[in-house]
Amino acid sequence: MEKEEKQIKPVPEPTLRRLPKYINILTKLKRESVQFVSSNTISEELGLDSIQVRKDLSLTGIAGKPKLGFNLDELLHSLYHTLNWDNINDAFLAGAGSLGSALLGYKTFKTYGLNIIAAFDNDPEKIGTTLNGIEILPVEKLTGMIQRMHVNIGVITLPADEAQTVTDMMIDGGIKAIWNFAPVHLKAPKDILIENAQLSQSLGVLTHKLAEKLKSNPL
Amino acid sequence: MEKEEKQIKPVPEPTLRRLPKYINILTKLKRESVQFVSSNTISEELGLDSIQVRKDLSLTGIAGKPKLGFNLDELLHSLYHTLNWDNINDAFLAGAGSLGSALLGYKTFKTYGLNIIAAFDNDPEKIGTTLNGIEILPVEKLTGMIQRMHVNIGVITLPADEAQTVTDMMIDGGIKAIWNFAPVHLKAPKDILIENAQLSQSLGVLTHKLAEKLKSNPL
DNA sequence: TAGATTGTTAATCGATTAACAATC
DNA sequence: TAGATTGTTAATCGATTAACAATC
Repeated sequence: MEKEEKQIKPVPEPTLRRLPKYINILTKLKRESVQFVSSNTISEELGLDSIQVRKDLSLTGIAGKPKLGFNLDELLHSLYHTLNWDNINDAFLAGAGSLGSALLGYKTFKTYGLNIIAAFDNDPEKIGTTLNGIEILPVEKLTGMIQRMHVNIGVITLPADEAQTVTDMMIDGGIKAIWNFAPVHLKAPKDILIENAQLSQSLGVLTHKLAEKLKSNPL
Repeated sequence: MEKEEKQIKPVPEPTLRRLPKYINILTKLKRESVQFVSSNTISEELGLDSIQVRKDLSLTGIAGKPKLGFNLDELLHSLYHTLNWDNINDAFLAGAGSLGSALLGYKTFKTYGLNIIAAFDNDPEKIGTTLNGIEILPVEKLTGMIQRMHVNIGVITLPADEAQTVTDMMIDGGIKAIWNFAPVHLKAPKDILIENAQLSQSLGVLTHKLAEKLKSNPL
């Protein structure tokens, strides 16, 4: 076991979900021209444990300086790199409804490594129009274009009953990863990466906890 | 320790996040007039472990029948009840941008126990208009209306730099829970429930895993 | 040097998974 | 009855937290 070869530990998913929070707060501190930041400062801002912050940060491969903390620029770079947000991944979006359109309007996605280069829909009214400079194309072209353009990420903002069909089309085209907003479980081969972003999951946690809270403390 | 008093175990958060998935698949089965369903059927449909499904379901307080499985209607009811989706919680939304507008258009939220009854914005162009029958009011009215109408849930779909101010206004009015889509950590007293629904968290998991995947298996 | 902060190793906690008894 | 499925108790696994040594 040589010291030389940097031991790469997998980054646990809970940690991955916290990294964007670190980026948020560090970006704010950067605007205030802060140069070094301690795990304690971060943990206080985010209501986390400072040990956890240190553990999370160490998983991105950065080293801090005792007594000083972490160099802000280095740290941000390390976080961006771990999330692969220092690369830009091209993506296709399927379903130009209201949520889809909202996502097409998000210019900040490029900061998050995501570049939606075209959208697909089957509504003739929408096809041919553009949103935020992104053209809306007929769904029939989806498979072929993924193939030709080697697009890796598909974003699904379709109604439940259309999501699986379009998923299959994406997979046929050779998509590698799907970001799914449709309220269904998508079936796909194991080697296709599926990340669900259903609002219902988060909402369920909220409504359940609220009910518990009101039960123990009515009014 | 009497057998009588139903022992109420807290429902772990990972379980809560799976419950909506069960509802999805069970609702589909109900449309197909299925009456009983086994934990195995559910686990196969969702790519989960059947033991986990049984454990999750038992936490909602339902009992299945050996050899038969779970009564579909009872099970759905039990799931809805655990999430408190058999009640309707009134909510105010702040920030009628594209994401906010998309949420205002979601009629299905009522199935998820959420009823957005008014929206707030500070854009004079938007104030006074309605979206999906929901009126957009000036932000100044937010605190007072939460107070008067005893609204428990606030939905925040504002830009990062406005989110904390409006959060404070909601808390002043007596809000109990906040569903936060803004890419910031909201500061609030411990007794205020905050559930974050930031897209960046989910996207970060996707982009990180995709990078790992491409590293080990380029093209 | 003393003190603050990092970073690692160990302990704890909680969720998942396994084993198996209970029941229709 | 035999077989399938539930449901509980125990084992495992992984993430969080604690303890403490290392270092500037």
